Amino acid sequence: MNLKELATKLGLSPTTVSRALNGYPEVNETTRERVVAAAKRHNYHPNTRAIRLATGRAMAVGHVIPIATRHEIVNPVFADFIAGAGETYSRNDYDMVLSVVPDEDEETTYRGLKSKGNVDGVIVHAPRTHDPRIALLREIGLPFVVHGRATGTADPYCWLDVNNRRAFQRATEFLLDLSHSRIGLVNGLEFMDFAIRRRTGYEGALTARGIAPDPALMASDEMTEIAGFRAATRMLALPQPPTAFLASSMISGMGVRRAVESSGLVIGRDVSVIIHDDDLSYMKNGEDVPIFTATRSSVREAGRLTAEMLLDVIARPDAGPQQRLLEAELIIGQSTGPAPKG
Amino acid sequence: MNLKELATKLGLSPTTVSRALNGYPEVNETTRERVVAAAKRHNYHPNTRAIRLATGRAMAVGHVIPIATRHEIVNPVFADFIAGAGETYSRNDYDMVLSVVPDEDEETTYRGLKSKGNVDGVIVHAPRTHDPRIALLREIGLPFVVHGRATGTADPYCWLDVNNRRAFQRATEFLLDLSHSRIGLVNGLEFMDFAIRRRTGYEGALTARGIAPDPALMASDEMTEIAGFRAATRMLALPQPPTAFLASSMISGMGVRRAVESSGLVIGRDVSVIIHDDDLSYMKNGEDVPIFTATRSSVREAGRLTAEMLLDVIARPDAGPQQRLLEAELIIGQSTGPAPKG
DNA sequence: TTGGGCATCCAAAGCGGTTTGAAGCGATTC
DNA sequence: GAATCGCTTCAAACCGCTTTGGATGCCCAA
Repeated sequence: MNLKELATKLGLSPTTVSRALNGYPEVNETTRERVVAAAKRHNYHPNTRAIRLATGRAMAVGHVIPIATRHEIVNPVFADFIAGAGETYSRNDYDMVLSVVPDEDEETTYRGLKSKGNVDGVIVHAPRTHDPRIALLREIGLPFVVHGRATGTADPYCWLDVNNRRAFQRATEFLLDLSHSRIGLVNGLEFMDFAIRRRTGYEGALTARGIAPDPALMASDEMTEIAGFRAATRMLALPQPPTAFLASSMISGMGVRRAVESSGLVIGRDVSVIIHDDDLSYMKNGEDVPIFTATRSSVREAGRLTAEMLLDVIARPDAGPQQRLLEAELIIGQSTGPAPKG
Repeated sequence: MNLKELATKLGLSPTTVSRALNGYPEVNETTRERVVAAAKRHNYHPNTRAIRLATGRAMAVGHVIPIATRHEIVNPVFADFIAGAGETYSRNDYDMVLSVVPDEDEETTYRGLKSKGNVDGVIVHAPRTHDPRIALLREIGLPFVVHGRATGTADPYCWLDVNNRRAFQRATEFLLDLSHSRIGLVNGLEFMDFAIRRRTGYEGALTARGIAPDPALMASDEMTEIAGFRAATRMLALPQPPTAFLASSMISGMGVRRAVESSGLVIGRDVSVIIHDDDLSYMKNGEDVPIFTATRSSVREAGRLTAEMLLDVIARPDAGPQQRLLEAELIIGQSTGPAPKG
């Protein structure tokens, strides 16, 4: 059942039927009702491919996911972000197309997406400092929103980010207030922009209290359980081990916890741990009661909002770049306590 | 730059240019070279939207992801599967479109995908027993492949699955051979088909050795760290606690490990643990040396193969339903050992 | 009576490709 | 010399929708 058939059945022209269904004013209200009823009765759904060609819009948004080296993107945080963005897209009748490509094909993919007209815009994931994708997308004229920020990019661009610096600064201050002075930072890989900002926040809080950041207490690695475990184990073996940790994710935090516990120490008493909690829907921090003290910011909500921003940019291309900074909450759990005496 | 412009520039008809670029035989080889060169020179890429309308094919595959109750789908296993499938799609110039929809809209989504012509086929994730999606997709005539199987479906359909029953049977036998007789099963939710098959394998191995499965040693819950922890903690508190565990995922296994360790027991000596390892790219089981003994089967590879099967089904709709059963490897790690005496 | 304005509706021209049916043309065959 | 054939190429239809630029009929003011 297509438009022409439906029009014939109604004794109307395709034009009128199309207009009736799309809510244009120049059609009699009685006629419109007749058309709408017939469309429902015959289960008519306009062909997306034809709409796309006729309107010149793809009604789709792209997410390009590089694999190989930066496989970090295949992680639960990403999945939750996608879920959030996807909710926004379905609500707006947009398709979400995912391109999984080898790192070296990334530029080609973006250019292809634009010139072949597969999508109306893209979301840029996991920005690094001086991320070349931003200039590229601007050059080829493909609307985009960055999830995160890319330090070192001159011109303004659209982004939505969590205030990672502030979050880690507050978390550090919270520990300092509990009299911890040796605080380990188990950070993500520091070519990622957010990881740098987190370290900045951490260092800023320390120096503001007159404590010089100790390189031995800072680790930067993938945000996996094993990496968290190793970093924490290493730090706990120091002559002056930390009494508290900042972990960059729930998973890292689980590694830290394992390290602490297998040193025979008790979390929240001997060693405090604060994690950054992306509020993943499949891996909640505690169920009713928070277990980890955490800086919390829902990555799923970030996905929803980033997608909304992109759709807005697509709809109003001349409105100028938008930016939005979300604040993380500090959730007090059971993994922190006053620094042990001595 | 579109086809007509390119044709004009070459002094040829659009027909010939189209054929030259698509490798049709009825075009002079010299002409073809000229066309191909010009296309590259002018950076011509045929408009996907036009191709789709003209050919009647969407050149896209759908993945429908229900949220809300069955949020289990937003998990790292899913992300890795998607990554694998995505590799196949990009290699074949297909788009992967993800639809994230509330559970109750799932049927509507499938029907819409079909009638609006957004995709040429779909992959069905996380099948349950008597999964209604299979009948639905057959009814509406949308090609599909199921990742997993749905017990209770009468007619044959396309699927690709891991031999979960056999995997858990072998793992159980391995523990039995190590003289364990009380083995805890920390299973996923048992409305999921694979979870049932795993329990069947586990129970089968036990009864084959004359051991009656003990309901107190079987748990079924979400495959999270906390659920694994709770299940294992509960079982370890039994009058006759298990000396070994089977965990249905790496994450559950981490919960089991935490439970074991916080009971003051040592993994691999006091308590053995075997996990099912989906070989996630972001969360490897050990780096060089396996840590957990595991039944391993790469879900990413499953994604690749399932996608290939679907593309084949789309290309040859009359070839009849395909099925493929992958075997899991048994990886011997450091988390298993002989049952303690006594 | 005339004509402007308004409310409705429609024919036809796109959108940018693919594909069908036919035509041009030199070479081969009878 | 005419008919046939294979190799190339092309004009035009088509995919299913949107959108432009009328047309039609009716009402009302002049």
